[in-house]
Amino acid sequence: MSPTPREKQREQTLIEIKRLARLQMAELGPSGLSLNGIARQIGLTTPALYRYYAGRDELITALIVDAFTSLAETMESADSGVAAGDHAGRIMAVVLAYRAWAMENKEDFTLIYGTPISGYHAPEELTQPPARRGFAVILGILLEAYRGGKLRAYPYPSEVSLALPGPEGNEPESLPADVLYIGLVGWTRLHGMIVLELFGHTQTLIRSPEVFYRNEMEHLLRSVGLIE
Amino acid sequence: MSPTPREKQREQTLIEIKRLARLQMAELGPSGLSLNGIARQIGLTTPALYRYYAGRDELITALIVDAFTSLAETMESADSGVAAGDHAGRIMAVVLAYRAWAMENKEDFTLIYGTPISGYHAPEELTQPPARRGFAVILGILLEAYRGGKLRAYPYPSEVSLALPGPEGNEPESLPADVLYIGLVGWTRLHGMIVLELFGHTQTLIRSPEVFYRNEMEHLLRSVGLIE
DNA sequence: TGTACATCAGTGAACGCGCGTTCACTGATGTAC
DNA sequence: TGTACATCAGTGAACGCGCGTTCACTGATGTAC
Repeated sequence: MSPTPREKQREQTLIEIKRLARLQMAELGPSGLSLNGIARQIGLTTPALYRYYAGRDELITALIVDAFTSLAETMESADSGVAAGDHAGRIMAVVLAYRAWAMENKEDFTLIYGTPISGYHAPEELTQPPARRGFAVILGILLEAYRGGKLRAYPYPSEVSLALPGPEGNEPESLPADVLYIGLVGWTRLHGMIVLELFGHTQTLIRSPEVFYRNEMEHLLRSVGLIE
Repeated sequence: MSPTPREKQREQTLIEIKRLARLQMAELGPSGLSLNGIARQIGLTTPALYRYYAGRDELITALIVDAFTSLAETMESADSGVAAGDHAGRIMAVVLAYRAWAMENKEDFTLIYGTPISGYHAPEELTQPPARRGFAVILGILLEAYRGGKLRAYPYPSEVSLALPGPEGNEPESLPADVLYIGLVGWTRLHGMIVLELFGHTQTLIRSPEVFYRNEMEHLLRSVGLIE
């Protein structure tokens, strides 16, 4: 049952392929990802990669899953570093970790949240769960605050129709709409700041993007009663 | 001084090239833009396009300038349709037009705000002015409200360092930091919602994105005293 | 108004490069007896 | 422990396709006299 040398080697090559794929994305962007390029760098012929992935699309899927997972783990780890009762502190830690991850893993962030790669369609059953996992961290904290009566409702009209994710996802089961709404508001806000910064649209306007980001997030926490 | 037939023809071909380029982007994404593809569709050989653009990059730049200009004009026209004194109404009209433009011109929006095209670097002296022009619409309205004493300051720490664009841009001269800050907050918020929606990340969660969007924008206007 | 010359849109061939995927194969590693 | 066979990572050649850019050229349109 212990892994044979061949199995170990295979495992290592799989990791090496993804490592070089990420490296290539960093240089040429996600659309610059090519099997030929990876093979060249790894010192194999291109057809050899077909022993590891059925094709380019399967490799992209693997990279996307890895990226979402890495982001989610970063968020979870940031959350676990703050006292459980300090909801505002936990959320701040998580969203700051989110931003830091995006800045440090530009390619990965671009891969999952940038322009979709044309000709590639992600298989949702594989990418959805790790994608939701990160969001679930924030929803989980909000839910705890909500149950403790510490979350002030954010106003929204009854016409807003949200899809409440069932317990089959990573989200806590039976999520109140108020909690999901606040989660979505926070997510769209942080996403806007990060994307504009990452793609260079605000660099001439905002000289201290992290302070700006932090203030926006604190503002939101204040408006739902988690600060002050 | 009147245009010769040849000049008219040239003008039409220039327009036709950009039209087909946009069509191609709609199908294959911005990275799928190719001179060969355009030439094929227009019924010319590829080298013929060099009579019109010095190369692929110059064409991309032209498309980017067109996109920013089209967005700015849409915003300006939305603004002019509301009574000048109704600052909240004007801003709502402008941001709703912004979102509608993004949804109706997905390719153009992706081109200017999506993942930067690898290997291409936009000449800022050409793209910056039309990019700022749209933002200036919102800043202009905010400035009027500010001068009329109707804009409540949005709280932010003194450490935030904003670059106040000088009068050489399209921005109104000597913009108060409070106005710019609110403008930036609004921009990052609307951008987050639009990007997430456009790239399909919220479609399973938010079933009525426009209502959500409108509510977020109204919430902001309320928090700076322009509504209620 | 008619002719001579200049302009310039567009061609066709070529260059050198990239890509993903298939296929029959070699040869080393692993397994069963 | 040694041999016979099965597995499977990796090769090399080929297929058919894409791309941007250059160059010498043709032939129609426009201009000067």
